[in-house]
Amino acid sequence: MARIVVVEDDPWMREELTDILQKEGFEAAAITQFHDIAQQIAALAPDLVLLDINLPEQSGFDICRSLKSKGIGPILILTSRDKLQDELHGLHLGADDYLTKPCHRDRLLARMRNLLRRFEAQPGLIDGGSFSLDPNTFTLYKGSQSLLLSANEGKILLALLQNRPDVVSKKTLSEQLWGTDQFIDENALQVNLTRLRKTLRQFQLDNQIETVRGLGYRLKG
Amino acid sequence: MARIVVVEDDPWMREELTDILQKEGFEAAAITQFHDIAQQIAALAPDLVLLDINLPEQSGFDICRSLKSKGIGPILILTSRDKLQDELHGLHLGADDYLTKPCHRDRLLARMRNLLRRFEAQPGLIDGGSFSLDPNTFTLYKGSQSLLLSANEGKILLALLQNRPDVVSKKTLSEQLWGTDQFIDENALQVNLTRLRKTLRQFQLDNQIETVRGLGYRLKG
DNA sequence: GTGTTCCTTACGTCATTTGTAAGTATTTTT
DNA sequence: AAAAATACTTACAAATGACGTAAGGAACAC
Repeated sequence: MARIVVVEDDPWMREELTDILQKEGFEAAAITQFHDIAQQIAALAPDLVLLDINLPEQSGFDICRSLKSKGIGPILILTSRDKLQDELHGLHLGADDYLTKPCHRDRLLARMRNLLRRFEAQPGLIDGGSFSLDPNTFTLYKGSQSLLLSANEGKILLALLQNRPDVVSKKTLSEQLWGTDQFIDENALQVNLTRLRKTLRQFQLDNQIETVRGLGYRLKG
Repeated sequence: MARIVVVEDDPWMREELTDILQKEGFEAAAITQFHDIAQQIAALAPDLVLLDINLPEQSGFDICRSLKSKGIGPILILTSRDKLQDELHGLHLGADDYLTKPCHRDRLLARMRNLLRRFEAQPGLIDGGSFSLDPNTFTLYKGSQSLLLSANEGKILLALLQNRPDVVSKKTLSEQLWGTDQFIDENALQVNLTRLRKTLRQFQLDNQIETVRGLGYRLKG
């Protein structure tokens, strides 16, 4: 079963969270020493991290960034501040979803399951016809060439590949990129699509992504 | 046979080079339009690039950087300026070796073969005992985790893995990193080793690299 | 032809990579 | 034990890449 790490300084809350998780069959571990948190988490190689933002020593934001740079799995931010600003900040630092405390058990579990599904390690390469994509590292292969896509490029291309040749809505893409469908910046998605197309062009992959006006995008083939 | 792209603005020299290459059985192509060179080269997906530094429109240095960022193969810089400064500059921008013109046919071919050997696409993952390395993308795998190493970290680890458990000399490592064993900065190698060790430690791979005083380094196991 | 939707380009900010430099630690030699 | 050689670490700065934002242009629909 999936291994979850809980980072929460309030002992009560921590206990309650690990309790809930264990009853649901997750393998739950909690961080109790609040220095070098990122390293501790990495050592546990978790499948998902529940991360509180208000921590005694480091900021949860820093930890978030640090974990992401180590390629460590989905991060679900828990925050008692219900200030929108902070949450968005968190997402931009690499968190994959967020929840404000207090939150209902089922809501938490649903979000977690959603994230776990999204981040499930995909075996092997995904075939894209004239190219392939490693869905875990976002490495693009074509013939003997290979190229590492940026995180955003990879996420978009992966979403398109998984639904090929169907249209993928902008909402879905936003979710893949920023973990939520709300507060999306239409234009940011545009720009990232332009960038992906440009990168693909450098790989002699022209006109792969088709625009479906009013709906979204789809991969040809 | 290997596909070589020649970038050289002097028509005579160009002709001579492609001639030599074809007689040796290489598939040689030459760039004759000197704008958007990097893109032209990318479109040819070469196994090796012979790149002159003195070019009419762009600087060879820029092209070099651009090609490297696209993950394009080994670059051998040809330069008529025999100023040491420039050559070193080129290597630091990602070139893999350099030669000053004029140079002897055999010398050129030897260097090319050396580079081609070094950059030969390696199939599959290299097993490192408690971890694996994708030698093409420098992705490090351990269990379900994966992490992209930086270029320097990857080159060092690859060299160590390929010679495991033998000692790899600093000279050899310098060659892997900067394409030449001369003019190495001892300390730069040190620093890169420290960085690799630190990265490995974050992956719970402690004490993998052993120092052999006066000789070099080796991987345990 | 007017408005909506989509695309592109330029810009600023932040993080990462990397060589350099300077100092510290460790081992070997004398 | 002191000195010298070798190895290690940390801090700094420059260069690069990633990415959201903003602003304007292009394509399409009606």
